[in-house]
Amino acid sequence: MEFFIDTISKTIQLTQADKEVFINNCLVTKLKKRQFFLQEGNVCRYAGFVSKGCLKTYTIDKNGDEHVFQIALEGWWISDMYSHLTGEPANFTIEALEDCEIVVMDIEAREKILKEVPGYERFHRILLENNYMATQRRVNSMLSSSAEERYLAFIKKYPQIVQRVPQLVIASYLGIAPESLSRIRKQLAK
Amino acid sequence: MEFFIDTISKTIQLTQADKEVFINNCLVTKLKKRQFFLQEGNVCRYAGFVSKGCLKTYTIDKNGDEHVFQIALEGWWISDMYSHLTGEPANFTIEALEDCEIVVMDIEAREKILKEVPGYERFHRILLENNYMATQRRVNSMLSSSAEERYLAFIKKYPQIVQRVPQLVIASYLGIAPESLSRIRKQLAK
DNA sequence: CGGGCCTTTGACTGGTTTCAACTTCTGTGG
DNA sequence: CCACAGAAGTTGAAACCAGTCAAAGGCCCG
Repeated sequence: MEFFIDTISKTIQLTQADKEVFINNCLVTKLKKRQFFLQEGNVCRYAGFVSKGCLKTYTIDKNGDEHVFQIALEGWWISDMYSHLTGEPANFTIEALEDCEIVVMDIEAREKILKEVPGYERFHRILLENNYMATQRRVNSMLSSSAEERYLAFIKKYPQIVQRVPQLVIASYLGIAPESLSRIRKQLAK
Repeated sequence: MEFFIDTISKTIQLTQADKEVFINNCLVTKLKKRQFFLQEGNVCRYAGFVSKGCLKTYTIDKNGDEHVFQIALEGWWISDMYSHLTGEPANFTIEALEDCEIVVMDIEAREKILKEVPGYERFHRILLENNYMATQRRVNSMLSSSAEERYLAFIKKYPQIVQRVPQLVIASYLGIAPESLSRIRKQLAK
């Protein structure tokens, strides 16, 4: 919880009273490896802040194959935004890759926080902007770079992830078959 | 300008006074086909609302090839968000595909509007959320669908664009070589 | 030690790209 | 109104990048 509040106060100023608003409205939940934060088809009632551990957000296509949309380490936020905003069933599944601690916030909690912590609206907007721009960059790299180039850019941008997460998850995130990623790495080793 | 204000008032309520705030702070510019709204390397000082015409937003890679990030018809917004927010040079180029009319808003204008029109912050957030979710879906379709499936989804979602925009622009948007798209269409015609 | 999951490797396949030539379409100026 | 240039679309052949399938080996954890 301290890490959660510290992270927010890196972007906006928080008084002691503000901090208590968070503490009174957010819960900490724990997930074991392979447990789900959200499953496709359920409504995403919570937005979560990863305070410990690591998760993947993915969809499952008609062939039953997984496609990783996000890999979230400490400090990242997780949710199915569409489902969370509309109340419709989620398309994403969010699953723990390690044992995790997640700070969760339901919709009422967020409304309360928005009302009681003046700067939070701004925090929220900045977070959204940053996520959007990162996703723009990702589309761009998928349009303009080869599998190898995307992998190189990935390990440069997220070296911590490479250490912790199975290759097949990274391969899926990059839109590459795991066997292909293995070959790319072999090639690069030279 | 009416179309601009009408569009905004579909999402948030606007009083007559609100409308005048927009009129007093936004300008209308015209672009002829092939002219630029923004060029890579310049700072994106304006956000634009397309009130007439059609534009493409793209990057140019190290081989000089174009990669279309967005195709914007009437009612869409255009800008290089990163450049606009940070003041850094833009990565995107935005070019008119037809003669256009664009309602432009610089940063001071937006600040003023945010201050004077209470609901605008909300409008802005909703716009951002929708764009972000659309981009999420696009990443997903690139991860999970073949070229043909992506094209089919595209014509279903944006039939108006298919009518108006050269195939090679659509091909680039989908991450397909123009020759391949031509063959896919031939195949589908049967 | 056994089992599950992950990674690697090989052989084969296939969807897309690339390159080049040709056709069609469109807009402009003589 | 026709001619022409430039842009866009089509088609074929060859090359290739990456995916698929299958099998084997490595590694961690219970």
